[in-house]
Amino acid sequence: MINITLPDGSKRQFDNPVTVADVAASIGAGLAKAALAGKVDEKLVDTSFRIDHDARLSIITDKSPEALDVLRHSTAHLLAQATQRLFPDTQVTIGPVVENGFYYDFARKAPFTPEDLERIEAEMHKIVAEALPVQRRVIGKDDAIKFFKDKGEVYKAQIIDEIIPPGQEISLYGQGEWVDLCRGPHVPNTNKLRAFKLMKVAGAYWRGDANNEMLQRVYGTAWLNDKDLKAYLTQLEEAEKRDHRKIARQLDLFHLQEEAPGLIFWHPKGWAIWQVVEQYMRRVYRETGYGEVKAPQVLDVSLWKKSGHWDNYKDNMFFTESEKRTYALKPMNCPGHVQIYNHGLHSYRDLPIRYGEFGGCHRNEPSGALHGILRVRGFTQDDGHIFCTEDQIESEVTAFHRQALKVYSDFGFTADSNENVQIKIALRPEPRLGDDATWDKAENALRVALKSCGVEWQELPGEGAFYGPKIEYHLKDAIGRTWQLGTMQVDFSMPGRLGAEYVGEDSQRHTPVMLHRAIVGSMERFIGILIEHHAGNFPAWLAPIQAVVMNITDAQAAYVAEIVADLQKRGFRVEADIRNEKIGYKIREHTLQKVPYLLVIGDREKEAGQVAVRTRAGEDLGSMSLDAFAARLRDG
RNA sequence: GCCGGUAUAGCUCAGGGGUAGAGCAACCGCCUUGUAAGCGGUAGGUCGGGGGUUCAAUUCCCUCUACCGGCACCA
Repeated sequence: MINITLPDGSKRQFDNPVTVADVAASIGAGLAKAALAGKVDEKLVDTSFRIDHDARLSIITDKSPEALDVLRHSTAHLLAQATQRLFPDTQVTIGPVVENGFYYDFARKAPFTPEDLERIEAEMHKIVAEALPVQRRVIGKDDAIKFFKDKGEVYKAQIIDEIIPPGQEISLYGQGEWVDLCRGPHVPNTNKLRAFKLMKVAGAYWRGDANNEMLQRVYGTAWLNDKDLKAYLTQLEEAEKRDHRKIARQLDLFHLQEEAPGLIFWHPKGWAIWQVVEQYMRRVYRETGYGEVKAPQVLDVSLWKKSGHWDNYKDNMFFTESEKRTYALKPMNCPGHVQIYNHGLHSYRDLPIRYGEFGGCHRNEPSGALHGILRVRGFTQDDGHIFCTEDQIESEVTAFHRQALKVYSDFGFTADSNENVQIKIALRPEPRLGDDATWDKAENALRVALKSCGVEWQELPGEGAFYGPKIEYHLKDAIGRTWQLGTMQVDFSMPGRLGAEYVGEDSQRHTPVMLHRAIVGSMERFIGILIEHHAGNFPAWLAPIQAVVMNITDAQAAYVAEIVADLQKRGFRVEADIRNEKIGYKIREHTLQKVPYLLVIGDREKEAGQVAVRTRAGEDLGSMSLDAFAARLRDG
C-alpha cells in the first residue's frame, strides 16, 4: 500500500507502485494532460517516475514555478535533436537552462549561419508536431561511455568519464531516433514544447577553458506560451533602446572612434554629467575623512616590478620609453598612493590614513572585452586606499559599506532587490599570497562587517584578488548583464612589498593593512550604467541641461536671455532656445533631448514676470515666479 | 585573444558587377508662431582601409581595422 500526499494535504492510496502520470490521471484527465513533470518529496522527476514508497507529490503543470525550467531544458534537447537531424556531422555536448532560456553547445567544424538557425528552428517545430514520447532509461557507466563512443559522441563520453561523480545514476533520454545523456527531468512528450525561438549563435570554449577547442553555442529562449514569448521579445527591444551607446549618440554625450579603441571622447553634455558625479564623489571623500591626492600617470617599471604588477599584470599594461628607461601607464592607483603614504613617518596614532583619488588608469584589455563605456582601456576610478591596523578593518569596512549604499541610492539604485545592487564576496583564489589563517581573518572581517549591516550577499569562491578577498557591488545594465562597480578589498601584502610602515605603540615598525576601495568603481562604467538605468531621463540634479527657456516670438527674446542669465547665475545648467520656430517644434525637440524642464515664455509670462513650466514627461506645472522655479530645481 | 556577424550622407536605414538613394538633421528663403514635427528650396558620400578577380567593384574574393553578440579575461 502506497500513500501519496498531495499539496492540499489530501491523501491517495494505491495498491502498487504508481507513476506520477498515473496519479495525475487518477485525479483527472485534464491534469493528466497538463502534467509536465512531478515533484516527489521535493525532488523534480519525470511524469514516468515510479513511486514505490509513501511520498508527497505535486504534479508540475504550466502553473507551477518549476515548469519553465523543465520546459526550457526539454527545448534544449529539442534543439539538439533538430540540429543533429539537419547536420549529422554535429556532436552534442551540454545544453543547460539559463536566465530566460537555454543554450546548447555543439561540436562541429563549420559554424552555423543565421540561416542554419532558421532551418533548425523549423525542424524543432516539426519535431513538436511529431509528438514524440520522451523516454528515460538508466544505464551503467561503462555501458554509457561505450554507447556514446560508438555513436561518435566523444564529448558525452568524456562528460561521463570525467565529470559525472562516481555513484551518480546515469540516465539517458530518448525522443524518437534521438538519445542524449541527461539528468532530467523532461516533459513527457515533445508536443508539450511550444513558445520558443532561437536567438543567436556564438563560440564558446569546451568546459569554459580558453585552451580547449571552441564549440558552437546556440542560444534560445522558451516560454510557457506565445504571449510570454512575445512579451519577452518586446521587453528586449525596449531594453535595447536604453543602451548607453545609443542614448549617448542621441543626447550627444560622448563618442568613441577607431583611432582610440576603448577610449572615450567626452562631449560637453556628457562631461557635464561627469562633473556632477565627480563633485558629488569629491564631497563624499571630504565628508568621510579622505585626503584627495593625485599621483603620476606614468611611472618607471621598477616600481611595478616591486609592486608585483610586472609579474602578474604585465600583459594588461601599456608601456612607453624615453632615454633608455621604460615606463608604464598606471593600470592601478595603489602603488602611487603607497608612495604618498611612504613620504614621511606615520604613528599608529595617525591611522587610519585615507587617501582618495580620481585616478586615471589605462589597461590594455583584450579587444573582445571592450564594450561601450562599460569596459574600456582608459578610465577613472574613485579609488581610495585606507592604511590601518587589523583591528580597524571591520569598522572601516562597515562605514564604507554604508556609504556605498547611500551613494547608490542617491543615484537611483537601491539594495532592496536583486534588480539593483547585488553584493558579493569574492573569496581566496588559487594562486594567492599569504597563509590560510590570514585569509580566514580577512574573509571573516568582510562577512562580519556585512552581517552587522544586515545585508545579504553571495559568495564567489576563488574569485578574490591574489592579495586579498573583496566585497563586490554589482549593478545590472539594460539587458540584464551585471557589472562590478564598487569594491572593498583587504590587502595584507602590497604595503609590505612597497615598504609601507608605521610606528606602533611599542616603538617598533609595523606594516599597515591596506584597504582598496571604490564606490562608483569607474566613472565611465558608472555613468554608462546611470544612462541605462534612467534611460537618459536623468533626475534634474544630474541632467546635463536642466532647463531650456524658449520664446514664442522674437518679442520675448530679451526676457528669455534675462531668465537664462539669472538661472545660470544661480548655478543651474540652463540654455535658451530663441530660434524662429513654432513652440511645438521646440518642445518636441527638447523633450526628445530629455531636458527635465521646458520653460515657455510668451507675452503673458513676460508681462507677469513669470515662467510657464512644462516637464519632459509632458506635465504642465503652470506659471510660476523664477524663484519658485529655482527652488523646485534645487530640490530635484 | 577566440567564434560568428556588421561597416553606405551628421543620424536612422534602403540599394546593388555599369562609379548611389530615402527620411530626419544641416544650410537658404517664406512664415512671428502658445505646449511633441509649418511650407518651399539647396547642399551633402573615395559606399571603413589595403590588395585581388573583372573591360568595369561600393557590390564578388582575400586581408587589416573598428564595432556588435557570445566565449575567455576583468589583478
